Amino acid sequence: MEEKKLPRREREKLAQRQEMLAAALELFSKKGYRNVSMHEIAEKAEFAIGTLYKFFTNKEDLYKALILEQFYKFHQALTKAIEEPGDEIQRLRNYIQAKGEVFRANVSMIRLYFAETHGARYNVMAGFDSEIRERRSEFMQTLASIFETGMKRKRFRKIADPYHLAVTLDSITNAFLFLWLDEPERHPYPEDPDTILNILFKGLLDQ
Amino acid sequence: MEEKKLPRREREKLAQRQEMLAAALELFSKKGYRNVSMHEIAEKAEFAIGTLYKFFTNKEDLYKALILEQFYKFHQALTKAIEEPGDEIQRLRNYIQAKGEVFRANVSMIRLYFAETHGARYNVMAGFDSEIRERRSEFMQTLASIFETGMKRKRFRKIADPYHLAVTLDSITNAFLFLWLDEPERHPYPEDPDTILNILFKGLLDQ
Amino acid sequence: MEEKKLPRREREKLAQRQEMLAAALELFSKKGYRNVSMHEIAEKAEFAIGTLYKFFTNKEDLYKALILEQFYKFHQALTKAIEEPGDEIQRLRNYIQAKGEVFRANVSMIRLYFAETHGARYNVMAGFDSEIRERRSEFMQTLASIFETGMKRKRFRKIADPYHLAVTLDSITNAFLFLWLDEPERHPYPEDPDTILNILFKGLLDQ
Amino acid sequence: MEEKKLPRREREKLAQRQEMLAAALELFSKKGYRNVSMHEIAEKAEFAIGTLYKFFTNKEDLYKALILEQFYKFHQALTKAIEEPGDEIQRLRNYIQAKGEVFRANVSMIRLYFAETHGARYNVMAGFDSEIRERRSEFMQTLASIFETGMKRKRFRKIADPYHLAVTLDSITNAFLFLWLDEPERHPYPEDPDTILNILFKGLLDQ
DNA sequence: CATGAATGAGTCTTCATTCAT
DNA sequence: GATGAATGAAGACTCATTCAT
Repeated sequence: MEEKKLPRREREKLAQRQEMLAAALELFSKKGYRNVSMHEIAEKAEFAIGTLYKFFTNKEDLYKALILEQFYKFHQALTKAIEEPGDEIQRLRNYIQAKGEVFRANVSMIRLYFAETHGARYNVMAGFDSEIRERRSEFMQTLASIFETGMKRKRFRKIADPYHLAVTLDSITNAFLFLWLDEPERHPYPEDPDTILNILFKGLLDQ
Repeated sequence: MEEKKLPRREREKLAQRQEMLAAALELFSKKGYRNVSMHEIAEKAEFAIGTLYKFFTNKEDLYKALILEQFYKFHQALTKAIEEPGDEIQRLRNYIQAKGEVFRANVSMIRLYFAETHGARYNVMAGFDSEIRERRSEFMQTLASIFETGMKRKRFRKIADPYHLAVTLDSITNAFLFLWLDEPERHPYPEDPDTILNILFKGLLDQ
Repeated sequence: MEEKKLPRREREKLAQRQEMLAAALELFSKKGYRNVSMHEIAEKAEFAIGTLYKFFTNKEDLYKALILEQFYKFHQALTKAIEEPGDEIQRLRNYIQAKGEVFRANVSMIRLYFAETHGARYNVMAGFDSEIRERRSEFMQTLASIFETGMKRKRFRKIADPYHLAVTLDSITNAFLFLWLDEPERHPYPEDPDTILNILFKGLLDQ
Repeated sequence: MEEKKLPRREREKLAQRQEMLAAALELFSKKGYRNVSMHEIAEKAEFAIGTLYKFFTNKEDLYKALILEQFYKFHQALTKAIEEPGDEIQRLRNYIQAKGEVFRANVSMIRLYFAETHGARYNVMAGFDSEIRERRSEFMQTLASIFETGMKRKRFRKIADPYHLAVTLDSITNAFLFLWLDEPERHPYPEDPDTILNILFKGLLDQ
């Protein structure tokens, strides 16, 4: 709705920017930062190279803008899912489902996301690296707090450190996403979040 | 003992190769595939660039050799740990411990390992990518079989698909490794494997 | 007075043109032809780039217009000084003084002037180069004629070719200007023109 | 003689470097720093662009090396000429003659020399600019000292500040060089140094 | 008529790879 | 057999110029 109020020129600019970022996202995610040339991006976005540089001062800047934007969108969605009303269990279900939805809708983002959060972060400037780390850390804290509250309310047994549980849940969902990415047919991301949650909830051993 | 049988010439060659790979490993893991030049590797290994090319036909080939070798070593060690005599629980403990040991001894390998298994696999030729995937898949199967056998023997409750459990355990240990890598002081990789295993064993909810 | 007769529209145009040239002069003289961009000039002059191109067909054209205009102004002033009534000596004094005044009032012009008359004339199109050369040559002839007349009238001794003397006087004043430009405090351009003239007048050796 | 002792490899390297510098000199002097591309230089010198970069880390470095080397050679020759045994007059003659010889043998250097000493010094890094200025200033001092000594020994009349006289002589010789450069036929650089010196020696006015 | 967004040729520079010694 | 000098394709980025609005 706010967009409607923007002057036409501005709207066009924004649309162009989005096209550039979309082209960049697809290429970066498919081939990696260093294997994509600015010309390639410009061509895919159907702009002249100079135009690309009007929007982003350099390749790094473009990459950072892309990653930061995607991360923001992504964490936004997940945080919202977590903070939905409901008890702890429901929130975890929301998280798992939201994660599936977000990534299914942004498949090409997955590889980039993991490249930046788990992989080799030597591509790009130091400053933004720490920004990502921090944002991720914040989010993990939020996730941990669910486990913590759950334990306080005696809904969860104290089987492990809440932060560890958060990291665990995050990594399990990631693993499922990866399975799906590699072999979508054989390993669909579970429709039912409990497929994942049960692993944490039930316990392999009899108590 | 096998080495003793090799003619001196051969032994020397092998040693040279190892030095090259060691230099490459350190550089690749620190700076990423594209940010390391062949000259850099040659210099670090104290060989002429031409000599490097005598051993590896091109950069890609060198990288593939490095990764494959490391993966082999790595999976070798983990498979051995898993197949140690003992019940299923003990085997899982072995796995967790071995994984910690292997990576602690090859810190620089971690980033590369994850870059290749979880992250951006766009660096290098397609062929070898699938080779890695396959080897990893095989290993995951082995891990899954432990859970499966455990279930059959009624040692484990059937809370989830064994393959999913394998993937889960793998991803949790990876997550712990990452925590340790980022902040070794704050997040040491657990001495006691049960710190990790309990998450799978105990279950958050009362049964 | 002539300006008053021009229609308003024309007067405005001329004023705009002057602003553009002024901006260009400052930038070119500070950074050199190739290190100044048309955008820079447009911005400094507070016009759109397109408008700049309405006035000057291209960068070269702008540069030529600027140089030619400045040279015209400059030679105009010097010629006037030379042709002032008075004997030969007085005229030379006028020349030296006028040169100091003109350049003091157009400091940023000096570098450009010398770049074009003595330095590297590779910046711009051939045609205009010769135009400058010719104008300069003409002026030198005028200067030479003073020495020549002076000799005919027995006011000057015939110590050298009049044209050489003209070139000499020109180059000495230039040298003083350069000294001043580099270290204004230590090497002021002489108030008294005889500081310079005496070098020509007196002779190092006893006769 | 020393060169004969250099290992062949070294000699070749030096020769290559000289070829590169020669190509660069010719191009820079004809077209100016910014109007010459590294590819152009490489091509003229008949080397691959990469080879050029093995010898000079970047364009600026190449330019600086070129200028500094030429200046060194140039000032070397002039200083030697000045310090030759003989009285002050003879030394000035030597200077004028040497200057003519040096520049006649390095015609393409003249434009560059003046571009850097008198013209627009915005091309290249600050540091080396001051180095040139200093070297020039030193030389001017040496030249001035001849006039000073001459005055002390009563050989020269004290018609002006010695430093001013040095600057004057320098600028007159430059002017003659320029005349020659523009129209070699019409304005040859004087064979007889007294053509120039007389201007300083004799004095236009009767004493 | 002014504007400034868009263009793309051209520049510097890097680095994988080859091959003569 | 080892060496490392030489190569040149490819990539990031700039800026003069055009033209639709």
